[in-house]
Amino acid sequence: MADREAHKREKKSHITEAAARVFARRGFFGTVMAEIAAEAGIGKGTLYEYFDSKEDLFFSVFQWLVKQSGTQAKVGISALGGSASQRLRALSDSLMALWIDQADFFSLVMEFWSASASSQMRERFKEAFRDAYSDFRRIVGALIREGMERGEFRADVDVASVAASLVGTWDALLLQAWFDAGFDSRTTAGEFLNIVLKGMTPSE
Amino acid sequence: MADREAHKREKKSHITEAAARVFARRGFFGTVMAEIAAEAGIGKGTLYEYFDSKEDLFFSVFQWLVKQSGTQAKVGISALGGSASQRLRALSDSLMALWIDQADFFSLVMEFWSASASSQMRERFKEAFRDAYSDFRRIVGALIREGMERGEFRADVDVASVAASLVGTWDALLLQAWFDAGFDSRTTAGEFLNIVLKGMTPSE
Amino acid sequence: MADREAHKREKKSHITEAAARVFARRGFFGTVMAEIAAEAGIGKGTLYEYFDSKEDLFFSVFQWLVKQSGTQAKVGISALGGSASQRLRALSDSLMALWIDQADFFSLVMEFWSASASSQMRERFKEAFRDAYSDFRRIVGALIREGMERGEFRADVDVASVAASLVGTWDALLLQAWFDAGFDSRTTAGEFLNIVLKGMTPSE
Amino acid sequence: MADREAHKREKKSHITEAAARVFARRGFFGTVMAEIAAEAGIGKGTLYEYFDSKEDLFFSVFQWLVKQSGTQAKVGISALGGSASQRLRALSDSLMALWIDQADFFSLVMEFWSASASSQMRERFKEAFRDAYSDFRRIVGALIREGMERGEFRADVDVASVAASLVGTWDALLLQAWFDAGFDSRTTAGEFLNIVLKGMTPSE
DNA sequence: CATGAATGAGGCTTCATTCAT
DNA sequence: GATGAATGAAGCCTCATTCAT
Repeated sequence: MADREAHKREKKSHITEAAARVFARRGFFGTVMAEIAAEAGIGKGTLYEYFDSKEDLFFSVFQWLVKQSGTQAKVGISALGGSASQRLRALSDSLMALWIDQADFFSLVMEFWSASASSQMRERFKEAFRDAYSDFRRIVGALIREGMERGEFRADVDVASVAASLVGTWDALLLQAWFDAGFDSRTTAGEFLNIVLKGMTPSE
Repeated sequence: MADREAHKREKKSHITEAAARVFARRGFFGTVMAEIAAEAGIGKGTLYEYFDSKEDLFFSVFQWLVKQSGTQAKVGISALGGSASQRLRALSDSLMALWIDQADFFSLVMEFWSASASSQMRERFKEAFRDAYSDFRRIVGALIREGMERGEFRADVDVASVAASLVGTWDALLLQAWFDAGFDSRTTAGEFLNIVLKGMTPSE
Repeated sequence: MADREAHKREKKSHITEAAARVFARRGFFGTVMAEIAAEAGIGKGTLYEYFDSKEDLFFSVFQWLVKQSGTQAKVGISALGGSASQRLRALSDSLMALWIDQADFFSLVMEFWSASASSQMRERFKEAFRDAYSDFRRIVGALIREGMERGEFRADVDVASVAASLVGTWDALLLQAWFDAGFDSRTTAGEFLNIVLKGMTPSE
Repeated sequence: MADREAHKREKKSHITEAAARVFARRGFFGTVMAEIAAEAGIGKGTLYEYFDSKEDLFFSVFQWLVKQSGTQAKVGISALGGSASQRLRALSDSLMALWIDQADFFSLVMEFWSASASSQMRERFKEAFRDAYSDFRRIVGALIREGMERGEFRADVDVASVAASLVGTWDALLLQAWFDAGFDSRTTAGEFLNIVLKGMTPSE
């Protein structure tokens, strides 16, 4: 019966990943449940054994993506020791590289933004996004604070503002890359981060 | 007959603005044509005298918003003379203030992002976004370059990167404010801009 | 615009009658909206211009049948002057004749009973039935009371009980006839009514 | 192996009674097989070991209720010796009392009526109802005939008509009570029966 | 024997769009 | 030009039934 449970969980995430692919290429409203079922290799009705509704499944995809991203962010940071600056650079680089790699899934993010803007799912998504961003800002904020404590950064830096802005910049550079295939978000982020780091460096 | 034309254009923009309000509160898929007609105070069939389809109307709203924003950005810059730094600060401030004011329309932006991510309208929107961002980056880039020429900023600053990043940061801070009513995007943007400006200042 | 209204009402009752025929032969759950539309000679979607839902339409059929029956009952009574006994006999006869004639619609009655027994529509139907029966008992009761006042019937007759029972008997004989094609509900009702009338006659 | 058989029969009736409760509260179409299984404390698939289909099970519930009612009617009659009148009164009373007691199951009767009116099961149910009513009329008829033979009732009474009508009256009074919680079907039936009995009494 | 996971046919309903007035 | 009644394609979801374990 522990088996039962494990098997169920496994199948749920199998379906979630199939759904992620379909939602990514068609958007929430463009997606038809039948296509998800086909993508997952199961019957249409089976979807409803695992999820209550299309929205439920969509939210599950959202959670899956948030979790993925969170994990990746942590990996990006911890991979490299060293100064706070170095680690911020590593984080920036790995995030950009990662998302450029799986650019297909970035369209999911836009779908989620949109879901948080209208429709019934609104509150559910807004709250989840609020939490996710809050987490991410905290992580970046901790990194900056660490740098302050080490004397890498000036003491009067407004940590929260910088954290929020950096997080935002990464988001938004990926967005610009989404619109423009020629846009190099990785380099852009790197160059910009240099400026920001310089801006936080203690004078002399 | 010039009258004819003018009248038609006027009515088109009347409908577009009505549609903007409805799309903003319901999202693209949540919106039904009947509600737009009601909001515009006309008959359902009349919509099709002015627009070919729902998507067409949606795109018209998009163009309307882009135009508005562009105008506002220009106003924000030109309003204040002075140093490049001051003007960047003024731009940042006026943009944030403006969008916070009309937060309702920010949901439209998210809808447009989503439209560019999936659906048939995809290419149309992507292209338009590409152009809009490109324009905006050019404006900000020009401002920075001006600062470089005046010696306000270091000569080795990568203009394109900073321009793209700043534009992105503004976007993304508004996004975070959308999720979190308590988030102060204006102050955050201001604080962050200080760091960035400091980072661009010639050493010594 | 009065025209508009009248036209709409007319079409609504056209649909209602088409629906009555379909519900009568298929039952509520056996009926498919598409068949009603076809029977009414309109498109499937048009049904929803006039009725909110399948249940709504079903209830409309119910009201239509109740109204019909009420009208017919009144006709049955008023057609013949004469003694209370004669008028009760006339009522009995005309009711039985009528319903035997349109036996198809008796299945509708059963559907309505069933609707009042379960499902969401339950309360709506129960209340309507309560009222309809109450009305009908009142009519029959008035007839009996008239007979008492004229001295045709004994003064100690429990009017309410007899009225309710007669109404019920008619119902139930039609029911038995529904099950058994050979069952002659009209004659049965007549014979039985004789007994009842005799039972109400003053001794001596 | 006789054991086998007995065990199977027992389980069948266990399921039938569980189904009766569920059908009574949800109606035929409102009932889902899963709920019956849950009510019976068995697995969904197991239902199909004992019944071919939902309709089959529904019919089994019908037969169970008919049998129950028949048994109860017989008990009602035989319980009391005495005159035919007394025994008719006893029957009336016990029937009303019984059904008022288990008013929940009256909704089943309405479901069965409805089933006989439409759907595929139609013929099956119609026939069974025909037989059940026929039986019941026979029982009541025999009682009346007995009264005639004893000289309690007039010789020219149309036995079949009275029997059918009385049976019908009981049905229909319960029906009215179903719609109207304040309706006292027992007293009503008693009062009415008095009239009928008086109507059948030999003059002088 | 018992089970419950899997299935897919099928129905209600929505809504963009058309077109006769 | 303006209108809104009419339409039918299309999709989410339910649930009786099956069948491998």
